[in-house]
Amino acid sequence: MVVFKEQLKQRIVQILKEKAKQKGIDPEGVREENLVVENPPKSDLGDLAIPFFPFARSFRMPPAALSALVGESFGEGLPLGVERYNVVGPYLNIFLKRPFVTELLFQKVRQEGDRFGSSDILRSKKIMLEFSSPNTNKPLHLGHLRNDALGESVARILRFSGAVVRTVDLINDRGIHICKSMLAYKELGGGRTPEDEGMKSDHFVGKYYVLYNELAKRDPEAEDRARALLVKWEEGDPEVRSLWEKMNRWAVEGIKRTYERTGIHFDQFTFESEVYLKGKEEILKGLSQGIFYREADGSIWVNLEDIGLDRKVLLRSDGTSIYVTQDIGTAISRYNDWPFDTMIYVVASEQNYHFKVLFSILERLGYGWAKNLYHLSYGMVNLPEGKMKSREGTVVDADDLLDELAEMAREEIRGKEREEEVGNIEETAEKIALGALHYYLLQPSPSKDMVFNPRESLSFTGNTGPYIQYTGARICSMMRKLEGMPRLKERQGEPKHLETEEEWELVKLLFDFPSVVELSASTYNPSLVANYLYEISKSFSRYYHEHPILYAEDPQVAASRVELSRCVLQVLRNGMYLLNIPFLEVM
RNA sequence: GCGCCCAUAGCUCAACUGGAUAGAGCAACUGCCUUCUAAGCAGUAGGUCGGGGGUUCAAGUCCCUCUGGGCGUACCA
Repeated sequence: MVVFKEQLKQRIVQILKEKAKQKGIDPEGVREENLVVENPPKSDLGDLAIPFFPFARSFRMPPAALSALVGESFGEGLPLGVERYNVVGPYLNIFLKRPFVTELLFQKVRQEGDRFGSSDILRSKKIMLEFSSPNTNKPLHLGHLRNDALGESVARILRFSGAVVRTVDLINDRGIHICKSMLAYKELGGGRTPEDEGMKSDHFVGKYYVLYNELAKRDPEAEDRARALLVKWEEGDPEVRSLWEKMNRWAVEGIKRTYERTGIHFDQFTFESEVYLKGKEEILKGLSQGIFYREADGSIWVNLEDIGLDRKVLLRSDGTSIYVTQDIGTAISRYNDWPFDTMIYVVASEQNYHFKVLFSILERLGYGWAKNLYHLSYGMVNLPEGKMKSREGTVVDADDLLDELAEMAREEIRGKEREEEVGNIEETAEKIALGALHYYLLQPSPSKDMVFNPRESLSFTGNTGPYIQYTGARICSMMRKLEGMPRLKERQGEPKHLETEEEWELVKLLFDFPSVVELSASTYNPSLVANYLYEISKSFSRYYHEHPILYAEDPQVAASRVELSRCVLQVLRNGMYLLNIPFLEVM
């Protein structure tokens, strides 16, 4: 639709300027940015609409009179694709040439195929995207799943829009939390391995984290022993290091298996243990330049009160670095390693303040690229009873959740007696589970907190991932039937045979796909694509129900409807890929 | 205390970034499987967009204020 909107805008602006001149008003007062082209609330009003309120004042006339005035001249040279128009009150409503627009859509989709919806708005932009960033003391949970879903989807959307994207996972493999798991394992593990217990290795490590918390409850000195382990780790104690390496390997292996299962991909893994010392030097440099200051106890601080933030410690009095210090170091070495145009951190909203501080410090240190850092903040995933708390055991484990969903999907397939058609039930159920999960996580706006209700949230009906998958599967099923109808299959579809309102609604929607992707790329917001795919699916389902496609009486109509269905199929495929929702040929 | 964010149907979420009568799903009720997959379609019911004020031709959307919630404000990460 963008093409038509642009042409329409220009034409209207041109007319407005002419009219202004005639009325002795400064034509420069007609600003193009004041002109909006919108979609009318009801399609019988038109396909596009222009409200004239914004110009009423400078023309000193009521908006309805102005729209009428513009309407007088508009007919003298209709812009591309416009069939007719009418003036309704303050609005100029536009009706497009349906066959023309439809033909354009058919051509574009045929030509671009898997690339339909892509663009080059971010051509050659180097974008680094950090997400997931798990700790190695326990397996991934639902919060990570939202992070991963967002990160992966944003990466795909950015690439689809022409960017060169590097996804990075910064694995937090160092610190007191790991030492806690290590301590419990040392004292209670008896040298057992994940294989011994038949456990996924990250769950095995997580078990000892839970055991530590139980231990710490009855043994107040456990904390001290964990801290002692950290000191030994810092000193490089060989025994502690080898235990640390072993448990980290288990944790990371397990976490990577979950990534594989959920279709999450990283170009680069960074381990905090390898980079955590890097920030220190920068702080000392900043100190000598007078950007930071030293307290009497030797700790080093930055004062950000002038920009409405607080004072912040950067190096402890014992000289060790803290969280933000490490992030300063990693940001700098990342930029040196791969000079990006934009760096996006996908991190939960609880760290909004942290990133404000981080970015300000980097700016203060004189790094010009600091203004290209962006915190993609997303809301928390809460349970109906409140926040997930690992101590209270209310954390929803990622693997368990997926297992549960896959089991639900299997039951669904069995319940519908579709085992034979589906064939590989395991694989299909897994894909349905992923579709349900990713759609569920991506459909709400990223910035908003969301509530996860284990019983109700992940159904497979209504506004869900499986509904979208189902729409795709039904079209695929039609296409398979088409294979057995050679005479229909040979026939070319023609836009002029698509005469129903439902078809026109679909054409318009499909035509919007590229601009939806563009908007989601520029706002880092996959939910736009998710909600769009739902719209498409809903629209198609209604159409499919109302009108026979393969069995339309007139074979020319049938062929045209097949062509339209193919476009829907393509957009579903492309959009689902962007959301990391598996496409299913059959379900 | 201070800072940031949020509040839309019983529940979970939308609303083209200020535009025409605020939309979906779930839950409830009613229809539709001898034609392309009923994980579907159609319908009924459900709203003073948290309250109040303001800006504007126009406010769920912007500003102020109050109420209620979340997060942060650590020499934790």
